[in-house]
Amino acid sequence: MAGVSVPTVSRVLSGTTYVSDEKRDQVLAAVRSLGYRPNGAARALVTGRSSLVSVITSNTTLYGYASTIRGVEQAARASGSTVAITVVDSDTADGVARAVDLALGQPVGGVIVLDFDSPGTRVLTTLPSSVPTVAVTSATEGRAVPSVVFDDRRGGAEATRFLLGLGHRTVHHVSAPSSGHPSGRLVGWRETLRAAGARVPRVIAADWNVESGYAAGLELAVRRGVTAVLCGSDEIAFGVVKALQSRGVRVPGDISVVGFDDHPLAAYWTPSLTTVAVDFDQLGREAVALLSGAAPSETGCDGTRSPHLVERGSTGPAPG
Amino acid sequence: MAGVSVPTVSRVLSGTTYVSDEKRDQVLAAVRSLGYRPNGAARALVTGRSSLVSVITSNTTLYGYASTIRGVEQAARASGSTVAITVVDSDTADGVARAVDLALGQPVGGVIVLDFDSPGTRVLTTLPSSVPTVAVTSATEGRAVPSVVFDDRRGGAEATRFLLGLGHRTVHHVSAPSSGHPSGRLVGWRETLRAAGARVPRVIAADWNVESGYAAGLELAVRRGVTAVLCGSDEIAFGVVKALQSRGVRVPGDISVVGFDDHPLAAYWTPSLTTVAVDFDQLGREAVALLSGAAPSETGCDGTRSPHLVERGSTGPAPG
DNA sequence: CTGAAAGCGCTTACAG
DNA sequence: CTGAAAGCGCTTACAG
Repeated sequence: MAGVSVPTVSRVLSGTTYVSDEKRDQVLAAVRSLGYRPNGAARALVTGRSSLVSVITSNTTLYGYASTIRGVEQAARASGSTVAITVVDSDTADGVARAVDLALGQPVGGVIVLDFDSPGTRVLTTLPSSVPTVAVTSATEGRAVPSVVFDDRRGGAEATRFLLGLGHRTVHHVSAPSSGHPSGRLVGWRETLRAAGARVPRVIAADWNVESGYAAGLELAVRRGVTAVLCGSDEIAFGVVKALQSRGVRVPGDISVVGFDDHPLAAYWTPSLTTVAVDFDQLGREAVALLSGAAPSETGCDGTRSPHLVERGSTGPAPG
Repeated sequence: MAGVSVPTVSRVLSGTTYVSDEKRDQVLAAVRSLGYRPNGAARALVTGRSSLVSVITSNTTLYGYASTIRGVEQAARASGSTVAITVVDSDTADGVARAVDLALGQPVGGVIVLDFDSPGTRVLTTLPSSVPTVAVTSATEGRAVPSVVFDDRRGGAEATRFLLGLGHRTVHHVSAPSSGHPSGRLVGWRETLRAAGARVPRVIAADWNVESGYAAGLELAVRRGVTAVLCGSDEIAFGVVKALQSRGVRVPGDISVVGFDDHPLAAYWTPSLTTVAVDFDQLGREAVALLSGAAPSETGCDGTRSPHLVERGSTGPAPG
């Protein structure tokens, strides 16, 4: 329709080579009137590259996961890439292999693994080294692939120090799932208690959701000597607070509660929730930058990656 | 490595034609030891089909959107498809065109548009008819593409009737964004008030987020004669409740509040939130089924798609 | 600046 | 049951 050869159309569209203004205009006119769109599969096949970035994650709706995915999407969009989502719903060898197969069944240019829990960790070991991979993780050691790291341990330590500073004799912990070994949140909490010579209470393990936080809260309500609780996520903290209140325990009058993540509803909870803020969007954006070859140090100063405490209404001085 | 021709490998892997057990085993062994994975781009190019389903949406983190996407992902995974996410961040012609370009830049087998707001609606009119498309929407009219429809109007009506039944003289409404015209939630509310001969108060328009619900709540706190409020989403309702409480208004003692969606935190709010539950996961799953050719009627009975009222603690009899 | 040729890695008739 | 051949729609040297 434009009266030119196929390669010329390719050159106009890619902008790699100069094409005479006349032919270029003809091509563009034809492209418009035909509604022509290059075939992505053919392009991926011949170039060997793909602008599809696949995110492998165990969950897409919880706050931390969803925010990170949003950050990935934003950065990918800005660079002309599309993002695919593959969910690993179990950490069995079979479930992990299925997820990897599904993700790599598409022509992907790179993979971002949300290594927030054990399925994520196992995906990392299963992925062939031939595909460019970046992990988003709080694990500071044993990383085989380029990673965007956020310092959960420091966040856990900061929150614990804050509570001890309020006069609490010790701090209890309701832990979120983690990637294999104890989470950084837990480690930072434990180290800080030990350094302060405080007793380290038994950890209550919870899932990511409110329900399991509520169950943990019921348990805490009957434990003796609980005056401060650090939770592994805000969703867990919401459940803990609600459960305590349902048992007549005042927050923060009787027990102070700190969350983790800075969920959008944290400031609107009753009482508003003191929490450790993590900039998940930023983590997602950095993961994309890393995948496109930026050196880790260029992608943002460490400051933005460090979780930091946001003090609100759910914490106060130790009672009595 | 297996000593067979390329087509034979193809046949073994696709399972379309019978291959002798001997050669099949050789091929499988070679596939395993080589870690061979078919090239998705080449496959898509030659077959003209693709197992990539693209979801176009204006948001990925708000509850309704995130849940629908999760439903899409689950159903896609079950059928061996992968899902890509493309975000439209504005409803300008340019923003919409960019999103469509991005989505169709990949070899997609089909597109699912979350037509929950005006960007979604505009995407539907921009998408070329050549690509298989399904919309998820609450709009019951003017649909040009196969759609999964949920009856927002009925949900709005049910909630309004419920509040009137509690003795409230009228019900105020804080609306969420909608796809172009008044949302079904709003229409159902208005129709029900009219049918009951109740006054129809001026609508307060809000965004999807808590902050804007909070602002609406502050406004409602100073309006006269407000005893019941229906909100366009739970996130909005959370903000409304919090704002009312911050002004010393008791919920539900002074004002009853109803949300929409049944957010996972609704039951844990203080007071727990009465809301209209929508099964978004199911909508997502049905969208995938529709895309793969199921007739709309086969994909699930209408019952599951109808929003229904969940009564909790934020509603009570009209005061006085 | 532009066209003819080759080739990316598969699948699908077509023979045998 | 299996191989040789053709072709999907592009991009990239290679000539001119």
